[in-house]
Amino acid sequence: MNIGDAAKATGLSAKTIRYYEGINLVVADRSENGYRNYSDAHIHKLRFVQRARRLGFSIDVCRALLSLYQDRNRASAEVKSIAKKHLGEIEAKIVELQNLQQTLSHLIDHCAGDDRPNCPIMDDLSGEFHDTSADDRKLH
Amino acid sequence: MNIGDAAKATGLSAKTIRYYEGINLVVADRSENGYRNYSDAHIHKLRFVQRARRLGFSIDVCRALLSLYQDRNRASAEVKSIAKKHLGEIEAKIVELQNLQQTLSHLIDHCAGDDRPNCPIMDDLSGEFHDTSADDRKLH
DNA sequence: GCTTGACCTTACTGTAACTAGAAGCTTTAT
DNA sequence: ATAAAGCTTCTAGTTACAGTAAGGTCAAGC
Repeated sequence: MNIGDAAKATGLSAKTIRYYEGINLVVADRSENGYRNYSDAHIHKLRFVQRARRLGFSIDVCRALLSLYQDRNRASAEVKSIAKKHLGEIEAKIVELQNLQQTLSHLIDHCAGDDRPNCPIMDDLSGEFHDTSADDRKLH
Repeated sequence: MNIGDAAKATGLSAKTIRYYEGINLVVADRSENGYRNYSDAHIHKLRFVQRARRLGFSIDVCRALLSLYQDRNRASAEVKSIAKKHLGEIEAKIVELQNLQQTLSHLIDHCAGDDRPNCPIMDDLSGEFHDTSADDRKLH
């Protein structure tokens, strides 16, 4: 199986597969003409990596998972621990983004969005706070 | 004001401030000895960028925001549109991460996490599905 | 005058995970 | 025979910096 077919079989691009070989993640055999040659076992590994990457695991973690995958004596506790750590990072990222979301949508809500220059978003960025968080109070 | 003081005044590192100058984002004056020299206006710009970056805007978008900031005739609609686009991207990322979170925590929940090799997380990555989504049904 | 230490300069490298492009083989199809 | 498709390696670009090296500048203390 040449790299093009491997790409089709795994959903990865040929470029990506070459890159994975470059970093010693999944190394193919070579045919006589120098072309990379992929066996079913290679394809299996590549698909494994593709799924792990889709779940957001870093390449380094994929490397560890791949080696656990090939370890008949692995403890599922080890896999679970890696996954849990990754889940924690994802959850932290979600919280971080949700904070940004709140701040941004608040600012957006209070921007007229017309042709005048006055803009609470700019005020916030420039450090002039107009305190829109209590804009329901009575002024004047 | 030298770069060290500018760093303290803005919360950015000197490295970052030099980088911003390198990409023509905020360019300082120079003293006779060749040191960068920051005025209040420079500090203000740097703080503007710092706040925008903290809100997750890319450097390129910061550049656009900075130029809008200095445009007395800007329309707040333009700022709002940039912010809205960014908010959309953040929200998309949140959804993506929440999907990962669901998948991962589901897999983690179904992994014994002991010293045996059997592991639904590995099964999922390798493409062997054991369908834990309906694991409350009676088997056997 | 000399040294020390803090601060500044430029320039180069490394990060993550690829993607794009160039120049040149090999294979396949016409 | 030739063109198209597919393969090879190599280099550079992406984002937003951080780390390090080698060296210039400045104020204080002896």
